[in-house]
Amino acid sequence: MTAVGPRAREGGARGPRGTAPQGYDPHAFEPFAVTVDLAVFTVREGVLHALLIRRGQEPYAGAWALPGGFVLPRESTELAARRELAEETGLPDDLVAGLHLEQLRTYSEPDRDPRMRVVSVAYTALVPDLPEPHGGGDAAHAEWVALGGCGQLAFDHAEILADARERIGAKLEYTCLATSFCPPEFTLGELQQVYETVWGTVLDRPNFRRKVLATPGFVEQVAGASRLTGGRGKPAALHRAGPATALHPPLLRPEGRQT
Amino acid sequence: MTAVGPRAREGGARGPRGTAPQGYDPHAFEPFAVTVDLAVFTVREGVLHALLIRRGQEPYAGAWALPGGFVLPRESTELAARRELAEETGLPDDLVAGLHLEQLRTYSEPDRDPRMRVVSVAYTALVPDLPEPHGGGDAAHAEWVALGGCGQLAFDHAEILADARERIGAKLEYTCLATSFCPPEFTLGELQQVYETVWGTVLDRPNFRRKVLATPGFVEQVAGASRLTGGRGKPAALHRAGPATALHPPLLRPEGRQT
DNA sequence: CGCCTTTATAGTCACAGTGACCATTAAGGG
DNA sequence: CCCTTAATGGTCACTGTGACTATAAAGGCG
Repeated sequence: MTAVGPRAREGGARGPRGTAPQGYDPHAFEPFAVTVDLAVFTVREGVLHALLIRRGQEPYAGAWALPGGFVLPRESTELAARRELAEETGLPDDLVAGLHLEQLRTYSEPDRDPRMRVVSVAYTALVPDLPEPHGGGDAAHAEWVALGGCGQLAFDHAEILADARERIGAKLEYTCLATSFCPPEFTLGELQQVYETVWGTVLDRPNFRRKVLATPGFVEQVAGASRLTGGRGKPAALHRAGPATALHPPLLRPEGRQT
Repeated sequence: MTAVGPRAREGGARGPRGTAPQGYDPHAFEPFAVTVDLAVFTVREGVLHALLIRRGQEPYAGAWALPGGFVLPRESTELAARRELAEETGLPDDLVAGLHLEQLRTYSEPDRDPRMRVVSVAYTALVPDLPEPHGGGDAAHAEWVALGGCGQLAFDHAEILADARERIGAKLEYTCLATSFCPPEFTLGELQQVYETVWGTVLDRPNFRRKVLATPGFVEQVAGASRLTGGRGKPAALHRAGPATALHPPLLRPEGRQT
């Protein structure tokens, strides 16, 4: 048994799982604020963009920040993330409602917010390229910002964004998540560009095709439909996302290929 | 813009990132308790065990629960996890200090603790098979419990434990983490048993050998050392963990092999 | 002692998946 | 009509892996 913080359970803030039989006072200990932060990505013209909000006040006034906010007393963090996304960004309601939100991780460094103790649960989401987000409301000052072109981010949001990007890249390897970046109907070339953009690599087109089509349930061809890509060339067949969610075997990044 | 909770930022609890210029009162909103929970695993006699604590009081008195506790005002969650692990379990100090703690995810359902709002950040760790943990202190009533043999767990800890196990299984596929389950020097047979136990499958021994030895930096042979396994048979060469952390290409579970 | 069992270690072989290519098809533009 | 462009279709060699066989080195036992 170590002596690290041996009295932690014996102060005024007797915890829910403490060993003492008496009750406890929820207001007796210093409060933690619990927030959510959202790293929402899209692929736009071959560049990965994140949905960011320009801060209007100190600290970090003028800097970009991730959308997010406080978790309400009766909300789960995922619900809070969805609510904040709808409130703070102009993303269409139906898109927000059906969005796949993935919990990234929780950031809890004591001084990550200079004003008070804030523990933040970060979520990641992928959306197809859309018209500008700030559709309606007053608070909708969110914009798509190209990664790398966003200067210094507020708080530890640069770290969150970097972690989110890494996670996305890894997820593309072994899940069908890439289709989330695409509109309902897309060409295989567009799907390939998602991979190339997120990974920052170039893929061989025939091999990519072969791999995607060989994975059952990844994409389904839309019968008879085709579309010209870039104005010239043979029209590409249109596909939609299939029912599969996992990729077996995985589609590994070229970098991950060292032997 | 949706109407979901549009007044969330305009109540008495003005948040750190709210748009209004005035300050805010940290005590004005209902407090959240932030805790950590630990899912610590070991492999013992071919069975996966978790380090659990028998609850002495309501709710869930008498049930097993994950070790864990409150995050202190100036602690990160990872530090809190390490401190709680040292306090609540009898694990040796040096082991706790050097342990690789991985953040699993955060559990935030409003009613996951019937007494108050508790948001809990779960961590996972792997340790080699050790003598019984409750070495010293008073609060050290932790025990290794075989998975499946622990009845109903307190709170949502069964869900956390299941998530942790799934994460561990996935991590074995593409990281060198399995050596964390082994003592400093181990045989390849012991390493293989780690995989078999966590995955619940049987692996072909020569193929497993080939794969592990072909991955540079996964294990290093201890020159000249060998040990008998189980009393009979040819003594096995001893190995120790190498400097590598990732497995390229991954060592996939037999189930993940569908094509 | 020789022979069994047991466990580790070495090697073989066929096949699936993939990277690197090359070829063909179908569109628009001069 | 021929160029370019992009999608699509196919080949080929190599790597990694699953299944399997063979050998080596220990203890147990008659």
